[in-house]
Amino acid sequence: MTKRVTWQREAVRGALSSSDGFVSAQSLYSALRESGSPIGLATVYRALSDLAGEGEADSLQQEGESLYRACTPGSHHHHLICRNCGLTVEIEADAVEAWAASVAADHGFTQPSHVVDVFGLCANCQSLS
Amino acid sequence: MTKRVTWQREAVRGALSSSDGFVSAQSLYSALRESGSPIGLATVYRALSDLAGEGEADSLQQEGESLYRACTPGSHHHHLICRNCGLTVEIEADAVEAWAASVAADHGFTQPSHVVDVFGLCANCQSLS
DNA sequence: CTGCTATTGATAATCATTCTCAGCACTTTC
DNA sequence: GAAAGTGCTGAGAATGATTATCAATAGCAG
Ligand SMILES: [Zn+2]
Ligand SMILES: [Zn+2]
Ligand SMILES: [Zn+2]
Ligand SMILES: [Zn+2]
Repeated sequence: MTKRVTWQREAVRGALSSSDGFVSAQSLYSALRESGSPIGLATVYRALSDLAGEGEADSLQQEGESLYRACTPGSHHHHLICRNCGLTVEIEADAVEAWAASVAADHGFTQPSHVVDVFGLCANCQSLS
Repeated sequence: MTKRVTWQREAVRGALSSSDGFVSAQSLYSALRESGSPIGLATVYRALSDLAGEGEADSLQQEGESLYRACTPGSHHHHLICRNCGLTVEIEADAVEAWAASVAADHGFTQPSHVVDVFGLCANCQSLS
């Protein structure tokens, strides 16, 4: 059951880190391939899923596909995402955390979790329109 | 370009309304079929997409599929959803609306929108465990 | 009723994601 | 170092949801 360190996983981790915003498994795969890496698609999916499971990456679903991003490990936070270029800013929101927890409790729900994402057009993308 | 009223669309609207929580297009199709309706799958998808576009239904993505729910028309609100049975409660959150708008503005993002959903286990599902 | 055209639905086509499984690559054991 | 054990990889098949096709059907205006 020992976990092994392979260049494939490191390649995915590296490619993820070098991106400003959220990326899809497919586009990450294409990018790696175009940069000369012979990595396989299934491996990219596995690596991303592992990273997300270990808390080294955050993910969100958009238009039927999962997007991933290398995020500050171990910290719960949310994202402000540019709808156009994907540029992402991590945001803290203690008030929202508390609100989510209390709303669940008020209605008798336990084991609360939440999805909170803010989208918009970043300054750069606005100037291009 | 006139919109026509067909029994198919009404059937989908009705089936949606009779559900407590969010449902997938596939399960709605199955339910309709089992209740004797000869409706087609593509039509269910089209009807749901139309309802969502007209603001008569809300939708959210979960585990790679779109879920729909008949919601209070014209009102912006969020949802508290039971992870187990899908039971859904509509919730207002003016504070969160304001927070989302200001967070976007603070970082120079325009045309803000947001996704805010709270999940948990409803009282009924807790007692079954 | 008649004609126009939006709508329908069986089926094929897409697309992202997962599965299969044989071959490969580290590790550990002699 | 060679052999054995086992996690990892990847090409391609399989899956599952959603969308596109397109000929037949059925609202609806006149
Ligand atoms: Zn941008
Ligand atoms: Zn949070
Ligand atoms: Zn429940
Ligand atoms: Zn809101």
